[in-house]
Amino acid sequence: MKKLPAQPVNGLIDGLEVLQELAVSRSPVSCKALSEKLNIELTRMNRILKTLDYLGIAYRTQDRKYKSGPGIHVLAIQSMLGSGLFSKALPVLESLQKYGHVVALGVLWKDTVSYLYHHKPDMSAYEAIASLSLYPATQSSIGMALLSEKENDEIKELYNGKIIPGYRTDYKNISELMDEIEKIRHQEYAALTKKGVISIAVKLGSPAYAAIAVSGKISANEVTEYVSILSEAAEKI
Amino acid sequence: MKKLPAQPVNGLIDGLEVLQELAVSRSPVSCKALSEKLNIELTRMNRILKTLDYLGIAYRTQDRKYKSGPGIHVLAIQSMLGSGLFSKALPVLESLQKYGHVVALGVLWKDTVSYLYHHKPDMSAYEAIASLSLYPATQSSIGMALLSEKENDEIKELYNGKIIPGYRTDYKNISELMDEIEKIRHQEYAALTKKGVISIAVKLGSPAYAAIAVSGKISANEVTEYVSILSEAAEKI
DNA sequence: CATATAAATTGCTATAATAGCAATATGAAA
DNA sequence: TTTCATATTGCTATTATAGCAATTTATATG
Repeated sequence: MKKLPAQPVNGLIDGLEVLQELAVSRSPVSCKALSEKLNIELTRMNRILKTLDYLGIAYRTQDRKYKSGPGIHVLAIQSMLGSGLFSKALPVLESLQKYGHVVALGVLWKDTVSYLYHHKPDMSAYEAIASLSLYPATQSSIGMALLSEKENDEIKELYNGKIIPGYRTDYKNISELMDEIEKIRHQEYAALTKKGVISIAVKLGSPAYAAIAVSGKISANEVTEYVSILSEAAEKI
Repeated sequence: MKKLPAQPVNGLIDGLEVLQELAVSRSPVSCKALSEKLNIELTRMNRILKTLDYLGIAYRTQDRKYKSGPGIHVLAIQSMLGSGLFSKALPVLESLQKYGHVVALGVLWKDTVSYLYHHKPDMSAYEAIASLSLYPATQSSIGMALLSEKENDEIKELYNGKIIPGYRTDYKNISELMDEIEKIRHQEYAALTKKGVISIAVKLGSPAYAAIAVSGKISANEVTEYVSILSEAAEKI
């Protein structure tokens, strides 16, 4: 369980929250709107935004609204280059396409999976990468594989009092989820079935920082085979 | 010229500097090493790192070193989804490949260009995207096109007392650069020639937030034609 | 062009956060 | 187990900042 330092850097916490809000906004947002949405007092919001603008991480438009700036793209690129995850994984993921199923790579973020790559059969390479998206973790084999790496307490806290997508909606939802997590830990891969489509995921790295998956009309007795294929692929990344 | 607010958020400024340093590091870095490299007092560095780790933006390894965490990828994806730049631009850039030259899209960051896309002929789609990189702005047509959008004072300050890649190395380097900038402003496109290769770039948006370029063995009398092609492409993004 | 209005931004100061030193805790190596 | 290096905390004097009110900025309207 991650803990804050004795003296957290509060400006950084709030600033990154604002930055994330800018990142998900489809159009520029005003200082006032952000202040209300994030429940941060107006003056403080103004200071955060102008600081981000000064750094080039945000961009202040002519009509005094803010959107994400070039700095965030640079940071994104630098992080991908630095981690080497993308460049190492792409050729390996490409080689998995020959099985004719969906191929994906993703990371876990809170209760969502963030797909860095999601390729459907007959999709162009650009589309696979440009189809960057977020998805509920509990409805994704990648999400479930990565959730299984967390401490039970962490998982319970993450979903406490919330609706868990794909799970029962009463008070027993968490124990239902934990049963599935235990199963995944035992198997060392995650498999999800939905409408005749099976999705299988294995983790990358130890401790895992991402996961890769194959999904499609896979028969039950092919699962073990694909687990093996994915595990080999994971070794190469 | 961007100005800081009356009360800058200093924790945010320092925290993002640390984050960028993590992003460019190829391997996990210790608190002490970062403290020395960025000249931030050790205690403060520890607090920034643990705050970033808590947020999931950084990741603390078993041996107490830090690297970028899943949150940064998510932020990257969200910013690209939010801006729509990548998904809108990819099909257009793909259509430019038929001319058989290098096709690129980039943003300006300080004195570098950050390529979001850089496709050489006969390169696979994955390689074009996975070849994310940074390059000196003054040696890139994209960089020069975007620099020309800045105020003269800003450009002069950016390069004051520095070696300007591709320009003379004496005190007249800035005036040489400014002459080129004036020319680009007048033409409304940037063209650079190096070893028989011409690179042409036009800006995206107004004010410009990115630029696209074509480069290769282009004859001087084809330049106008490619400027026109690029400008049309820019209109579609 | 002048006026009104809404939003952004600053100045001020009481309050809260934090810088950094020294002490303590943690983890790896011998 | 001990040693050593690094990470982290507790403490408090110092500095930053929260937020209110005043001021500035920008846009719309007449």
